[in-house]
Amino acid sequence: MNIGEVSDKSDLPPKTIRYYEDIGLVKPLRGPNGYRSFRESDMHKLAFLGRSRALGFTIEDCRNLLALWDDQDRASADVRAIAREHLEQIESKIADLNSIRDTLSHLVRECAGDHRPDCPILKKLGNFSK
Amino acid sequence: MNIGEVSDKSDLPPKTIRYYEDIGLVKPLRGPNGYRSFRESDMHKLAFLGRSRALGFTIEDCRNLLALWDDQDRASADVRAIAREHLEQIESKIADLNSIRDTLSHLVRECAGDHRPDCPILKKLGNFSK
DNA sequence: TTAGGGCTTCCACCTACTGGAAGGTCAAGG
DNA sequence: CCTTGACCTTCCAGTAGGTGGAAGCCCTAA
Repeated sequence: MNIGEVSDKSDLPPKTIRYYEDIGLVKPLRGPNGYRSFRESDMHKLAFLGRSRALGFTIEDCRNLLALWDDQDRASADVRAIAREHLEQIESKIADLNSIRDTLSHLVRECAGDHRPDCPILKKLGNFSK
Repeated sequence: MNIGEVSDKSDLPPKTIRYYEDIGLVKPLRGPNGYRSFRESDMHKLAFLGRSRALGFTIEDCRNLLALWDDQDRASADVRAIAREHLEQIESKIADLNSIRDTLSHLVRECAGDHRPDCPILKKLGNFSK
């Protein structure tokens, strides 16, 4: 399979696939013309990467998950540890964003949003009347 | 004021303050020794930047907000538009993260997390039994 | 044979900083 | 006067995770 076909099937841009090869996540073969030649297993890895990244795992997480995926003897606890830690980070991020959203939506509600120059949003950001 | 004092007061690292000067967000004076010399107004701008960034506004948002802050005649609607758009992005991000969290916590709950190799997390990421 | 599309590499750019090296400046203590 | 150490300066490089573009092969069909 050439990169274009893999790109279509895995729903990853060719640039990204090349990048993943650069950083050693996939190792496609090469044809005599220098083109990358992807096996089914490469395809599966790329699809795996696409799903992992969509779940917000970092590249390093993905690298570890892939290694565990390749390892028939790994304990599921290892995978679970990565996922749990990631889950905690996500929950903390959600909490941060919720707090930001509350502040921001409060400010937006308070702001008249008309032609007058008075604006509570800027007042709050400046934290003193101007 | 030297950069150290401003750093303490604004709670921004010196590196970040220099960076903000680099990209034109603040324009401190210079003393005869080449040291940056910050006025009160620079301090206020930096504090404004710190709070805006903490609310997740991008640097470009901050640049626009600062310009509006400096402009006595701006309409509050302009500020509100920036804040509203940012708010929408945050809400969309929260929705994404919530969905990711649901998927992930489901997977983590399903995973035995023991010494056995069977792992539903990897199965789901690979999307086929292996 | 030529036109097009696909493939290759390489280099630069993005956001928002951060780390570190090499060196100038300043105030206090000996 | 000299040293020490904190503080300041600039500049270069690197982070994550790609993306955009240029220059140049390769392959197929008309």
